Amino acid sequence: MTKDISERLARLTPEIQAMMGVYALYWKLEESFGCIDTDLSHQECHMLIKLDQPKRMGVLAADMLTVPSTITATADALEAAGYLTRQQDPDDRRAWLLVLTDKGAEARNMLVTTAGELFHRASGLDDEETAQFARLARKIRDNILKTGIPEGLTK
Amino acid sequence: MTKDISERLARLTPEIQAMMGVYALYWKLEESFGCIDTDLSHQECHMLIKLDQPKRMGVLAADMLTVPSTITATADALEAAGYLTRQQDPDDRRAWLLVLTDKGAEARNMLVTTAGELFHRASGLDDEETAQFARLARKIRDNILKTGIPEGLTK
DNA sequence: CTTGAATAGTTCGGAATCCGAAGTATATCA
DNA sequence: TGATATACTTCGGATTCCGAACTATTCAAG
Repeated sequence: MTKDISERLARLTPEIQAMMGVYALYWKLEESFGCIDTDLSHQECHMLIKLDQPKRMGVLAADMLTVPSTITATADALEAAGYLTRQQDPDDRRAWLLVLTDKGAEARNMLVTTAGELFHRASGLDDEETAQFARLARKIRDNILKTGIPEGLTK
Repeated sequence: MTKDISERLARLTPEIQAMMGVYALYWKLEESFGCIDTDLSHQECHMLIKLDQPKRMGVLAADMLTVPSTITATADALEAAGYLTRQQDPDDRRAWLLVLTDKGAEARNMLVTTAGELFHRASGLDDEETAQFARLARKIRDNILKTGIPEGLTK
């Protein structure tokens, strides 16, 4: 049965095959995420992973392809749980920098490591294929962030 | 600034780079989907695209990595809007086959074509890279569908 | 310096989505 | 014949997410 699906898929355009793979991987990864860290929601995990260094909330919103109001809610939750703090940006008192606490940095390390394993298991790719996929994925992401956000916000 | 992001990303593991690319692409595609077809929700689009031929709802659920109750709601909406009909599976009277109407098939063709263009624009990949990405994506999807659904349902 | 417009983030209300548990009908097996 | 498993549905609730209106600050023009 899986073979049937695969064969039918092979008749579709490369773009659609790519999309279906992306959707399957996204859904699978989201499902896997739900199984590891009890007290963090998915968005909270995503935000932690993105916070490799202090970032302004607007930058983070652009980075996560979402709107500021969504960032606020997630940052509130992470701050309340002690994973990060808000610090005023010295360059612009309207803006806040989100800075990981020690607890936050530790959680982020765990997440990055675990997420890597999840990807490995979910994708089933070997190291060479993973590297190849990563190269293309990086290129895609660069393109999206560059051309990305449709109205305004582009800065 | 985009360059900074890209450079930091390059220091991450290939797996995380791959994940971030997948997430960015998924979010971007979802956003793009919202701009094309006014009277179809995202899930309805996904389901139409999957219905390249009549399928049982359970098969469709596995195919979309979700649970049957979610399929019911989406199928209800598509049926009410005249895109598909439910037909009893002659082999098993408990099961329903979802069959596209002419309107549904037409909508599906439009969607598949448009989605291809969306992928092309969002990813920014050329034909060769797209083919390469599609090959890996197909492999990933096969792996997920094979090992995929965690408890039961695996059949 | 003052005023007006733009920007950073917040609040709030509502829409959409999706899952899990319980229920109905049918199939399968002992 | 009866017990168990399967296919789908219904329903209730939790989560997520966006857009509009709002506050505080910055920036530009005069």
